Amino acid sequence: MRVFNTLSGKKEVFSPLEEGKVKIYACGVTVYDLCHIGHARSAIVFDVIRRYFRYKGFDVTYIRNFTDIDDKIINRAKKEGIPWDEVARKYTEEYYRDMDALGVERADLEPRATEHIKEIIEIVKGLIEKGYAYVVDGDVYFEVEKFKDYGKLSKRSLKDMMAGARVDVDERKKNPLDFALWKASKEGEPAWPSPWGPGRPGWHIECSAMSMKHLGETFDIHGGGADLIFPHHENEIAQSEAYTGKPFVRYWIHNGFITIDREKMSKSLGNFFTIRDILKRFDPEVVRVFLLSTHYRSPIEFSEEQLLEAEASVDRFYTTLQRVEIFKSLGSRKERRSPLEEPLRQSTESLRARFEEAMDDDFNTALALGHMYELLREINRFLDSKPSGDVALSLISDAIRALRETGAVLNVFQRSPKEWHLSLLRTRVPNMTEEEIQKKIELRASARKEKDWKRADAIRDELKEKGIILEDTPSGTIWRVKAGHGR
RNA sequence: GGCGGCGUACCCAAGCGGCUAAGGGAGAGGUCUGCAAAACCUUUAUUCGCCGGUUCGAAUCCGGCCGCCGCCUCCA
Repeated sequence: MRVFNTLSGKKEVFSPLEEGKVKIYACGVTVYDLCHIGHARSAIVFDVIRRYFRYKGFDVTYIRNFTDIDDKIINRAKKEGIPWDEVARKYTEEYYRDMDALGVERADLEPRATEHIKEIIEIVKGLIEKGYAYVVDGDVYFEVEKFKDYGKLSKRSLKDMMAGARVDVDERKKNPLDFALWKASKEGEPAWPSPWGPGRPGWHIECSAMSMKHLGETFDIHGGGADLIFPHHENEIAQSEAYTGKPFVRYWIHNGFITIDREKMSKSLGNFFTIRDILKRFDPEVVRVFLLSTHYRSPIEFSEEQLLEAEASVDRFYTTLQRVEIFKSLGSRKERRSPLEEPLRQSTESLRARFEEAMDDDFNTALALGHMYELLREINRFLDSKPSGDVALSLISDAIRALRETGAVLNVFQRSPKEWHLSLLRTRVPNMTEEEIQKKIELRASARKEKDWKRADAIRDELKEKGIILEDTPSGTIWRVKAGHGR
């Protein structure tokens, strides 16, 4: 496996610290508001990375934290007039609601900053003792100039950063880039006792404390959005390595941003879409496929158009699956061999290898999906050649199994066509039930029996108006919800 | 200003020195069908922002230019 390591700036062969095991820490979210699609991207990217390591047979420990104490949470609490911990609790719940819907698996451990105050204080104490940190009025700062390698992740020297520094000049700090390990609390703010007076942890220290506690002083992979490279991850390295004297993380993985009109989606620009809103209009699987259709390090332009394309892709899978189900329901019949057996057999057999080759190369999910669509076409071609019998049945079953297994790594293509179409029906055509559609289909069937094409077509057109497509197949008429651009 | 990235067909997108430049969407034509839909087939890049260079050979490596974006402050 090759993984792009932000630290070295290139793809490296991945070899874990401990044979057969991978320890991953991904930065989660600060729970002060609903998550937007950018948060979804990060969560899904690392969800897939974790699933892929597991697929490859690694024993994976995956940790994703919650920042549950921070200025933004305190501000939000003031705004909403509720206690700060209530804000954290509420948005943690909302986070789970969104991520569960998107098929993001829970991490093995989901630690919270406030549960690790003891460990944080321990590290801060150690850093002061070792001369890397200093106390000012109850605050504790990390002294960046004491750490020789400061800037090695973001590839900047202290001098470079000073030149373009836009940081607030705080006269109490020895260097404007010194960052807070511990912040003294103001009156009425949440506070924990510490050797430096009541206060709360700085933002960066929690990740060092939690990752090292649960994964050890050196672990394999640490990740998050590319905007965390500086200062967050740079600071984590500084404080962790200064404290332990050991390398902190072996591979740093960062995902790219989501853009709107080619600009980074962010809270401050106000150009963001919440996961909640998107899921009102698109199936979660569509969002996953949309996000995985581009390499994780590239920017993705978010648009309705793009989601519709992803929807068409997902629909293509389930439409084919539906064909397969119909084929199977016709039962085992007279053996009729197809000249396309061999191409299908080969595509099926090579899918796993091609999938792994793509994923082994820095988690190329876009290429992996491309291979899956190729097999999908092979299945359709085979079905078009009108085969029947046991050989055909087993070839098709093998092909579908291969798609299901590789799909499981991306956590897509795991439902039945019926579930997919019912899900679309609920969100797209809420005023129509499956029973009503079935009734129309029966009406049309009797019209067709009498060769009353006009009446039959009128019924079909009526449903089409509402976004429901009827298809006449060998085993009767089936319905689908119009997906993609045509919808 | 410093550092980093990107520019591949109508749109999205893979491609990391050499097989016909994946795949999806959209459009056009065809096969199938009562008609459709779906599916399949054909078609839309002799060419990868532009200009040079290295090489037997470059979308892929190097240099310059143009355009876009990100980080340097909280941010996934």
